[in-house]
Amino acid sequence: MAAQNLYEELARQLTAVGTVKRGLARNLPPDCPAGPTAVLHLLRRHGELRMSRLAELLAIDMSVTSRHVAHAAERGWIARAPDPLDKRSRLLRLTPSGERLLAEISRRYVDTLAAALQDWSDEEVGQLNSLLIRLRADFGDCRSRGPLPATRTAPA
Amino acid sequence: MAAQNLYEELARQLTAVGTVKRGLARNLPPDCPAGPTAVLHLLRRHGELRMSRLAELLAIDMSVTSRHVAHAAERGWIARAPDPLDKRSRLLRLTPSGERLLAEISRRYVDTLAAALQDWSDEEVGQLNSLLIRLRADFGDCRSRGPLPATRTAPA
DNA sequence: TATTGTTATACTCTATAACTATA
DNA sequence: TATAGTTATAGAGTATAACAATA
Repeated sequence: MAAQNLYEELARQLTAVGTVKRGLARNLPPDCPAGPTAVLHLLRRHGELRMSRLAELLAIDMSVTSRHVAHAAERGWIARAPDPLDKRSRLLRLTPSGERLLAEISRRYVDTLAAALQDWSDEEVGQLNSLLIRLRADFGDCRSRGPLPATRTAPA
Repeated sequence: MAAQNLYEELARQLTAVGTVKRGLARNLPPDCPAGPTAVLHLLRRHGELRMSRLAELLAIDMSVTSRHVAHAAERGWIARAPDPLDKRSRLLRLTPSGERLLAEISRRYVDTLAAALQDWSDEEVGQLNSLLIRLRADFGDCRSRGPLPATRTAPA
């Protein structure tokens, strides 16, 4: 349990990360904004997925996920095959065209970050990754457990 | 200079931070969205500011800053005094009402983060803060120096 | 009746461009 | 002429609610 000013600073820094995200997004192909890009990224990492699982991994509402997927599918980057186990669902996967696009996007991401973070060691980048992963995990747990479970700070 | 997969992971994690930001924003007063909140936060930290300097600190366009400031000023959280040195500018500062609102918002931020990050030590939160600050600084430097300055990776 | 996914609507954040007032 | 700031417009991301098809 950290000091109050550390939390305030963290809240500020988290909102300020948007600057970096916008900087990265500026390098994306004009046809493929950040939302659909994240979809491609997760399909490469996890293989075939259903909408509901993809939305869960993105941590955004399925309605939003549906639009990102539609955007990518209209351009041939994603294929939607019928799910033999449930006719309501479709199984999403990257097409070769989608794989090529994602490779190009990854290359641009890496170039941009490599240029910006010249002075960072592997260990430092890995440390930031680990902390961000843990942040998301703990924050997600907190939300799924409900607001303010009052575990230690006795409310009265 | 870190390995490629570390950069790809960082890009993914940065886009995914939005989940946490949205979680924090859900606890804001309905009248005060995240944009104006950041304005209040920076005015408390830096004291009296001009629009241009505030936009610089927020790292967003002045037109956007202007709208956030107008939102806060309309509700009495910010006062805009004429700048004696330049009649085009106004000096922005928190009002007592704005200070009270920000104190309440900070309290909610801290409560939420304290609940989510129960297992984090002071040092770990501080480490994440430091890395995020450094990330923004290096990324901003990179952008202000122009794209791909080619300092070490000789292009040909 | 419950669940998967889509679509319609609305809100927030941001950038670009046009504009006003002052330097 | 250049700069500080405002406003209009447009684009991206998200959430909620209503809906269709299937379990």
